[in-house]
Amino acid sequence: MSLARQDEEPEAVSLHEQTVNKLRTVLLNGELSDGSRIPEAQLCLRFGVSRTPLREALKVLAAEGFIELRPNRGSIVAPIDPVDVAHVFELKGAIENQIGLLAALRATPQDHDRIEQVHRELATHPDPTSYTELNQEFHRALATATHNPVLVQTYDNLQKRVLRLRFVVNENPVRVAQSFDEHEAIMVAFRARARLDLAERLAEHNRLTGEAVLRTLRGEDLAP
Amino acid sequence: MSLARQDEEPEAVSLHEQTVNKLRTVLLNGELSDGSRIPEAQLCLRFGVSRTPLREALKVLAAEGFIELRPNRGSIVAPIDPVDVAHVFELKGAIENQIGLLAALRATPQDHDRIEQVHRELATHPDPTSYTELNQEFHRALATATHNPVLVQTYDNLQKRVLRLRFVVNENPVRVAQSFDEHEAIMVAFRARARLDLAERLAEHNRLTGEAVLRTLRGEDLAP
DNA sequence: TCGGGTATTTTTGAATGCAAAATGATCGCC
DNA sequence: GGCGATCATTTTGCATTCAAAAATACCCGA
Repeated sequence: MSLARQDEEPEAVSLHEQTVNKLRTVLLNGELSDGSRIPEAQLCLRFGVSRTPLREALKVLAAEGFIELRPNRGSIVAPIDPVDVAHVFELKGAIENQIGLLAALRATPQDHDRIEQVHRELATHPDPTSYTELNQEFHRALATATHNPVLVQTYDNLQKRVLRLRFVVNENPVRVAQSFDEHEAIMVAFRARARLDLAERLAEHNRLTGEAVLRTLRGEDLAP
Repeated sequence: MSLARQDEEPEAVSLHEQTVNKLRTVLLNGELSDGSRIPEAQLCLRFGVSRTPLREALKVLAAEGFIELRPNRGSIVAPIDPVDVAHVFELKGAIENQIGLLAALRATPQDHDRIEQVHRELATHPDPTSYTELNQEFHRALATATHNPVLVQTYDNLQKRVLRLRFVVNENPVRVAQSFDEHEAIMVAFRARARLDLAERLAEHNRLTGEAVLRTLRGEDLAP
C-alpha cells in the first residue's frame, strides 16, 4: 500500500458534481421561473455535458427539493409555495434555537474570531448582494460553531431552500437595518456565552426574517 | 388542456426511483458492511437494471448520506461513525422538541386516532422487527401531526440515518420495555395537549434512545 | 526472494443510441 | 367553425458502448 495519500486532494470533482453545483446556482439565482420545464437539452449545451451527468444532477437536486421529477413528463423547477416557506422557517426556528444553545458552549476562539469578522464585514456592506451573502455566512459560521456537522448540513439544506427569496427581502433597507440590529443583539449574547439568550435571539431573528419574507411573497409592504 | 387529471395516480414509478428504494432497503438491512465497496455490476444483476439507473440511485443515496462517492475509485457504504450518530441524535432532539410543541396544538382527531392505534399495536408486538417498524411509525405519526411537511421530511431523513442501528437496540428487552414506558408518558402528555411536557418527554426519549444506541455501538452492556 | 516497474484486466465515468411515452400538429368529422 | 382522433415530432428513460482511470497480475533484475 502506498504511503503518501492523505495530502493528495480528492478534488478531482466528477462532472456530475460540477453539474449539480452549476445547476443549483442557476436555480438559486432564479434564472428559471418556478414551475417551468427544465430544458434538458438546452442545459446540456450550456454546461457542455451530455445528458447522463445532467440527469444524474437532476436526480440529486430533486432529492434536495429544488426540482420536481415527473416520470415521463419532464422535470420542473419546484414551485415556491408560501406555505412551504413558512414551514421551512418554522423548522429552522427549532434548529436556530439549538444552534444558540450549542454554539454558546462550544465555540472555539477561532469560531469567535470568524464570527466577529463576518459581523464587522456585514456592517460595511449594505448592498443587497453582499449583504445576502455575508448574512448567509454569518449564520453558517454560528452553525459551524456547534461543531455538529450533521446539524450544519441540515441547516444548510434548509437555508438553500429559501435562499432564492432572500435577496428580495435584503433589497429593503428597513429590514436590512433591523436585521443588523438583531445581529448585534445576537453578538452580545454570543460574546457573553449566554446560551438561553443566544438561542432565543436566534430563534426570534429567524421568525422575523421569515415574516418579512412571507410579507414580500404576499406582495405586502415590508415595513412592519 | 384536459380536465380529468387530478385523479390519475402519479404512481408510474421510474426505474431509478425503484432502485433508490431497493438499494436503500439493502443498506438499511445492513447487508453490505460499512466501508465496503459497492458492487455496481452485482447490484445491476440483482435488481435487473442497467448501470444508468443504478448510478443515478447511487448519486441520490450519496446525497442522503448513505453512500460515499469517491471519484474514479468507486462508492462505499458510508461508515457509521459513532460521533456522527451522536450528532444525529443531538439534532433530532431539537426537532423532537419542536414536534412536541406543534403536535400538541395541531393534531387533528384523525392524528390522535392514528397515534393511539400505533401505540396500542406497539404494546402487542414486542418482537424486535415489528417493534422497530412500529416505533418508527409511532414517531413518524407524531411528526406528521405537526402538519409541517418540511419538518416531516427532514425528520425522516435523520431517522433513516440511524435506522440501521435501531434493530440492534430493539433486540434488548430491557430497553424495549423502558422505551415503551417513555411512550406511555408521551401519550399522557399528548392526550392532554400539554405542549411543553410533550416536547420535553419527546426530547428526553430521544436522548435516552441515543444513549442506548451509542452504548451498543461501543459494545457496552445496555443496562443503564 | 523481494522490489519496482510495466502490462493486463477490471471498474468507473460519460456519450451515444434506441425504444417508449408525451407533446403538438394536421386532418377529418360533426 | 368547433371538436376529436390520428399521425409526426419531440422528449424522456434506459441500455449499450467507449475511453480513461484504477486495481491487479506479471515480469524482470537485483
